[in-house]
Amino acid sequence: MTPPEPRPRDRGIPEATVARLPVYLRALQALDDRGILTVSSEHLAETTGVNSAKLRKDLSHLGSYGTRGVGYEVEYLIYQISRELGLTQDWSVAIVGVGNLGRALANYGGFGTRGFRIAALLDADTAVLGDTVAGLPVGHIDTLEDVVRKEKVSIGVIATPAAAAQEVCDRFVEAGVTSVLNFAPVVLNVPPGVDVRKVDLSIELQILAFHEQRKADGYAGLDPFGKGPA
Amino acid sequence: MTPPEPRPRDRGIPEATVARLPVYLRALQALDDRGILTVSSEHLAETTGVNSAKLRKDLSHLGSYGTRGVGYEVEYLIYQISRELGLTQDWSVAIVGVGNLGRALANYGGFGTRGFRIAALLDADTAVLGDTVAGLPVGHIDTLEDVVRKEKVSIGVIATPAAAAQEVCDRFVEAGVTSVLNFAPVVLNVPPGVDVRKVDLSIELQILAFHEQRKADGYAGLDPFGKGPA
DNA sequence: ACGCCCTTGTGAACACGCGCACAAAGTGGG
DNA sequence: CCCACTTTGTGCGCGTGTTCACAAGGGCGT
Ligand SMILES: NC(=O)c1ccc[n+]([C@@H]2O[C@H](COP(=O)([O-])OP(=O)(O)OC[C@H]3O[C@@H](n4cnc5c(N)ncnc54)[C@H](O)[C@@H]3O)[C@@H](O)[C@H]2O)c1
Ligand SMILES: NC(=O)c1ccc[n+]([C@@H]2O[C@H](COP(=O)([O-])OP(=O)(O)OC[C@H]3O[C@@H](n4cnc5c(N)ncnc54)[C@H](O)[C@@H]3O)[C@@H](O)[C@H]2O)c1
Repeated sequence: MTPPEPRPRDRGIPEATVARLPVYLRALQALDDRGILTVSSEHLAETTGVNSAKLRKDLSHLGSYGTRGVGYEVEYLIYQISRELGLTQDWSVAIVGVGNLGRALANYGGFGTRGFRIAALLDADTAVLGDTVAGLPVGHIDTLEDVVRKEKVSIGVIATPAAAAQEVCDRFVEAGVTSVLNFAPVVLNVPPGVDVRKVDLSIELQILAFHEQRKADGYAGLDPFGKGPA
Repeated sequence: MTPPEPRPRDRGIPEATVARLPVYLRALQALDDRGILTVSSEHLAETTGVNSAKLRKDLSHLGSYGTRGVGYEVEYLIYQISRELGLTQDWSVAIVGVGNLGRALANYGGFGTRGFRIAALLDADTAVLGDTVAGLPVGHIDTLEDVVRKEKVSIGVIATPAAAAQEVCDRFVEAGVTSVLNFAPVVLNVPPGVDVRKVDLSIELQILAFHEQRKADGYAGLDPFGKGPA
């Protein structure tokens, strides 16, 4: 009936659950776009590739928003997950390093759709300064502190070469940024209270290679073309 | 009764360990470049941001390659990890979807350095067909099966819009590819035996947003040194 | 109003990974 | 040759996460 008041929920949401909420959210939005009003844990679990009991337990951490015998109300669940993830507010993001990857990120439309606003693009190379990428001018790295303060940047994205990443990270942290997304292949050192997540393509490929090798090792039967590594 | 252990050599390396081996490898190569011959678990652990006992346990899965009282021989460890990960052989990679991200990936130098060779770039858009990106011509998606066979592609990279990802994936699998790296924000459905790893920028940002919101939510003052996740 | 059937929410067992702490092993100095 | 010191390798307890299985809750048809 009347939507319950957003109460202070149990803050102890398991990390593993947090990592899955965005996946559920995406699936729910697809359902919503198709005009579907309710969904069962079984169905949602199937489309997101998780176990249905796990899904229910995940959702139970936000409180109980399902109806037995029916399922979950899609719109309401979208709202609850969004609120839990902090997507009901806008987050400013600054990208440092406007090379191959930085440009791709800047041009990526999916950013803004979910409350993430690219506040600034910064680089050290004078050759790219002043360029306009995705409608934003590329600023100088020395303005990082100003930008963070003025634009209230809360998430810093590092897309510089590895050698520069730690220094850029330090400047982010010094300027008050407490969340960093790092694409450079280095382990960043940060003080407690700062979250770093890394996206490392090279590691992903190496993990795939490991499993690929194992499949090939004495299990050639699964290999219709007998093609091993090149 | 007797567990399926046909192999004398224990191939049961924990997934969590596999995911860290590339990190160790990178640190070791940096040490090697500086001419350092041996390293202790303590030191290597510190530079890779893991617990030293965990590091030792990880390495113990490849056999015992350390010397008590001294540490590990850098070069030998590099070789052992490389071999375990399957990096002593070359792997052919095909990238489908040559847009913002696909171009960035193709232009990324770090690919080739570790035994990954970009064998082909494929796209469906006639506007980009024939373009040369990073020295490679962009081929038509319909040649996927031919390319996979001829180039012995074992890893498929999907950088198309979400709507096309499943279809591209199916074609990869049908052609015999058993390892897929997916950048599109969808859950891919694959038969058993096929490994899929996903890189999802949007999810990473949402996880950061969650923690950022929690930091802001009232607990800012209770925790002077921010014992939160780091 | 009643009972059937569907779906949720969760207790409990299990699997996995982490990190402490320590014995064993090896080094180097005296 | 012995002893003090360093560092590895690992047994073990702990915490987290996953899955099964099922009782309780709720809608809906009759
Ligand atoms: N391109 C990819 O697909 C890809 C894939 C995986 C990882 N990466 C990693 O992402 C990072 C960026 O890759 P890229 O291909 O875009 O490299 P790139 O060389 O094209 O771009 C790097 C940019 O960072 C700028 N830069 C350098 N030092 C800087 C500093 N101190 N402050 C600010 N800006 C600085 C450079 O001017 C350049 O514009 C690298 O660390 C790379 O290893 C890239
Ligand atoms: N650009 C980014 O930084 C970024 C970040 C996160 C996720 N992603 C995801 O990566 C994917 C690619 O992003 P992008 O920015 O490069 O998009 P893009 O639109 O620039 O490029 C997509 C390319 O795929 C091609 N394509 C479309 N359908 C195809 C098909 N059926 N077969 C083969 N090729 C096809 C298009 O012609 C285009 O060249 C998207 O799913 C996006 O959500 C991108």
